[in-house]
Amino acid sequence: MDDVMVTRTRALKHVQVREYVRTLVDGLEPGAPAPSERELVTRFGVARMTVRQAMDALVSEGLLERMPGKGTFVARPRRGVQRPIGFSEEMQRRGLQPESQTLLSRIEQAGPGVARALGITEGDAVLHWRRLRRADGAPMCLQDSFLNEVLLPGFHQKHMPTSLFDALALRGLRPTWVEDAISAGPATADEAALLEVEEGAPLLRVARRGVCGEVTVEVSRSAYRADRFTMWVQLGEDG
Amino acid sequence: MDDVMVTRTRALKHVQVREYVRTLVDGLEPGAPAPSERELVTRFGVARMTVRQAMDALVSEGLLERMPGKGTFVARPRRGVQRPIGFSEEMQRRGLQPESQTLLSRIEQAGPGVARALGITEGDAVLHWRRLRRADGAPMCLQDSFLNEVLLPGFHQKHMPTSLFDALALRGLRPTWVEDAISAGPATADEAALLEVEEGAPLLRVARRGVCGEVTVEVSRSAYRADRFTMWVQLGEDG
DNA sequence: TAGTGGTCTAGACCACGAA
DNA sequence: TCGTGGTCTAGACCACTAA
Repeated sequence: MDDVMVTRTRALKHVQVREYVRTLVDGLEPGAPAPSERELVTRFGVARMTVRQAMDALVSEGLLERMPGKGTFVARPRRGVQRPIGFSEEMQRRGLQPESQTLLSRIEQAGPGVARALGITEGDAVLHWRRLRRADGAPMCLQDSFLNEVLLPGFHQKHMPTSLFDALALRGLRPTWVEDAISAGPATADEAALLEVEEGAPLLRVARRGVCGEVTVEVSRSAYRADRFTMWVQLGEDG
Repeated sequence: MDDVMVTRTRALKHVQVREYVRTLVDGLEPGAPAPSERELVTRFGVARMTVRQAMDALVSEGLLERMPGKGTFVARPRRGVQRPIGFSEEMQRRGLQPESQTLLSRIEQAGPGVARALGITEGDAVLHWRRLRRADGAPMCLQDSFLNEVLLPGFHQKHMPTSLFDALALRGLRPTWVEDAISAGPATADEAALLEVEEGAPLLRVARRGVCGEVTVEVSRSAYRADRFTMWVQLGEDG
């Protein structure tokens, strides 16, 4: 019992140093000097290796930058990796109110394309969820989502308010990595009717595979009204 | 002189250990055990901190995985960050032969949109390069590239065989980070004629800003034939 | 010359996992 | 119980930078 408390509450020294430096440096301009390693050694009464461990963490997370012979300084913020988001968050970022109208929600047998994308066998149970997605009340996107039923028992019983990503997050299955195939094409008659455009109007089509850990959680096909939606992607690191 | 030689050729111990482990582990299945830290200590006759420094590097590059109390093991390969590529490499990856027909290549005064994207002042000199890009001889894309003339003196004199990214790489200005705005829309009459499609046919439009270090090197507007081109993007980390 | 980060040693104790 | 990685010490010498 005591052990647990001690273990849980003991502040590791390198963590203490790390967080001290983090708060010191928070809000400073890039190029501002951080305390030197030996200064931290005397301040915390700790070995230099311990300080280096703390600083290593801050350097590798991109907060600090080492300049041999000169010192350690606040690094300029680096462009990070784009975190995958779903329709709801995408719209909220644009200041639009996402809405969702469920057109279909049922268990189906996976077809060949969906089965391959989900990494399951053709005919396995999948939850197929088709929604007309609006932004500020205007039709924006027609979206078919396919989920591996085995991973999400009872999932389709729940009422989904808006965000599939939020619902997956509650089960610890929010995709951390997605692969999109983006194309363009004319609207079919059905799509045109639902999205309230002319048949043949250009649509932006996105086929997505959403992966969490080692498993593909979601496969979706979305058709966006091209006159209302532009997709933003950032690729690469640093900058 | 001697110092230089010594400095250049001395193999740092942690590097020796790191590379030894890397070759040991190369090609092994994920989950295979790496040598223990104390084993490496005795093998190389170095301190444990030195071994840890070596292993830290391999862990943070995603090659190894530590399991406290168990050991260190080969990590499953993680999905990395997508490196930005240009049209030429994009086509080569698909097994297609990229070709380029320059329609226009001249110095212009930057318009408001291009100036803002390049981070320069309206009216500053930019190199405008308009190309019809083919894959295996078939029209694929109409591309306008705008380059900051100040960054690339004499650049437009050179004959560009195909790849702008390769040419920029030679000057150390290959974009390491890009931002794309992807939309769809109907082909104008001019676009239709060049791309050999009907007027109004759906095109996939990509507005790109290519950044290297702290500067925006390139801004481009591309219009792809939607019947021939699908764009692939991967977002997020790990998997 | 003094201060900085980079590297390295030869130990130590701890919590955890497997046998 | 024994081996593992996690943490930590109290020093050391080096190359580099700036005054």
